Amino acid sequence: MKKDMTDTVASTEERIKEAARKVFLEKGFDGTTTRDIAQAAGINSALMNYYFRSKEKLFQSIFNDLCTMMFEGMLSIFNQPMTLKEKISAFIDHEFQMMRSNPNMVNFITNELHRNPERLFETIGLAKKIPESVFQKQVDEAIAEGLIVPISAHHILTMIIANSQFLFLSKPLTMQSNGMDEAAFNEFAVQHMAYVKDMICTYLFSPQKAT
Amino acid sequence: MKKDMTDTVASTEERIKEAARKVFLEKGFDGTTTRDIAQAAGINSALMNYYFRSKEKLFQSIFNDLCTMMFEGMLSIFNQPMTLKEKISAFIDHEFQMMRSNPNMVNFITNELHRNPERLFETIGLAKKIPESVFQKQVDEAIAEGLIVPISAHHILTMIIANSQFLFLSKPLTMQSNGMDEAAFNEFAVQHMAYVKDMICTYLFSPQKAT
DNA sequence: AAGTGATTTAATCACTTGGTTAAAATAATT
DNA sequence: AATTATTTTAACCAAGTGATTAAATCACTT
Repeated sequence: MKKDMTDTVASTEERIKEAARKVFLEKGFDGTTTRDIAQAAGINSALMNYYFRSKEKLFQSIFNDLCTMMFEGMLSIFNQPMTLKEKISAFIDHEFQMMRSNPNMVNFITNELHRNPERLFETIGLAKKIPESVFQKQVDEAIAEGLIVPISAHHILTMIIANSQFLFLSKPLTMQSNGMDEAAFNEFAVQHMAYVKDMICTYLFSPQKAT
Repeated sequence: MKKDMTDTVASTEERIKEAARKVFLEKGFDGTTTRDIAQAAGINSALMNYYFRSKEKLFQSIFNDLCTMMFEGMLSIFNQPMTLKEKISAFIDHEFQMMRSNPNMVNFITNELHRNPERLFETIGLAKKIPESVFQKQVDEAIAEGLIVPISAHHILTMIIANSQFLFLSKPLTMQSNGMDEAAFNEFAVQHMAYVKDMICTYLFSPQKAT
């Protein structure tokens, strides 16, 4: 039987997974050794193979969780009952918060996906639901009504994600080349996201461009 | 003495470096073994350590080259005699071309910098020249003249780079979740960069916002 | 208290890693 | 041709890699 799950101490399996997520997010798959994970979890290195059959399996499990979290976060916003403008604004805020509480997630996913694109296989279904969301329909309607510039939802999405996520991807470079500390970067980030939101909304809803 | 450098066959040192760049860009530092590089260069693995003292040294040499190329590319645009609007447009085009001819450079730099920020040490000087470029002055002037929205050059830069570079960073994800092939992605990218250029210019030079 | 199956451990395996060495092959200089 | 310097190689090393094993320990039932 499993240990008591209601205890303050999480189950061993969960403890391993948490430790592994932390290490993988920091060092990536190639940079992580099974002994790193074992040490971080405070367990014997053989235990990792007892619960998850291999480093690869453990990694995939964590990778899937992160992708699922990311995609579901997006979908939950896209399917909420809001006006298009509210939704875009909410989405930018959501992305910003997401990146703040998980600063190296994007770099992790991007890089691992670059190294091995097949890793998306198990969560690709979720990703494909995004184009079918209510958001897509709202964009098409708004274009038809002449409310916004004619542009596909895919391009809008890419713009929003690019501006929110890249800000955190380039965090190490920005901080170093501008001599920023955490606080300074944070201030810059908050300011930047305000500009981004303003820019995207201004552009999409500009009356002179929309027919 | 070195072998004949004017030969059609590059010097061994150069051949190693080329092969190493290719492998490093694809697999990253951690994912690359010295034997990978040796095989790609068609040499014995000991030869790598003969020319470059270690994997780390070889890597750093390549990493510095790439960073230098990137920063100098930016600087050359920023210091050209152009109007601000022309410059922004040219910069976006430049970034786009850069990413097209070197699709995984950004992911590489971003990721390696995340793993080990000190890697920027040798080229940080170049990066710091960007805020001192003519571009910065032009932005400040344009704001003073009420030509553009009051915004720092740093934010403008981040916007441009984010939108161009992230497009290619997310290439694997975009292609997979939308079932695109190379041609389809290319078409999407061209279209997207047109939108981005339009959006950024529209926003910055919007008359109703600029005082 | 003994038995049962799930959990955890130390020890170890086969293999890969980055790096070294000493000697052989090649080129340059005398 | 003899000598010296440079380039290349095969063989090897110590450390680290992911994974397995068999024995020990634990929680629980009887």
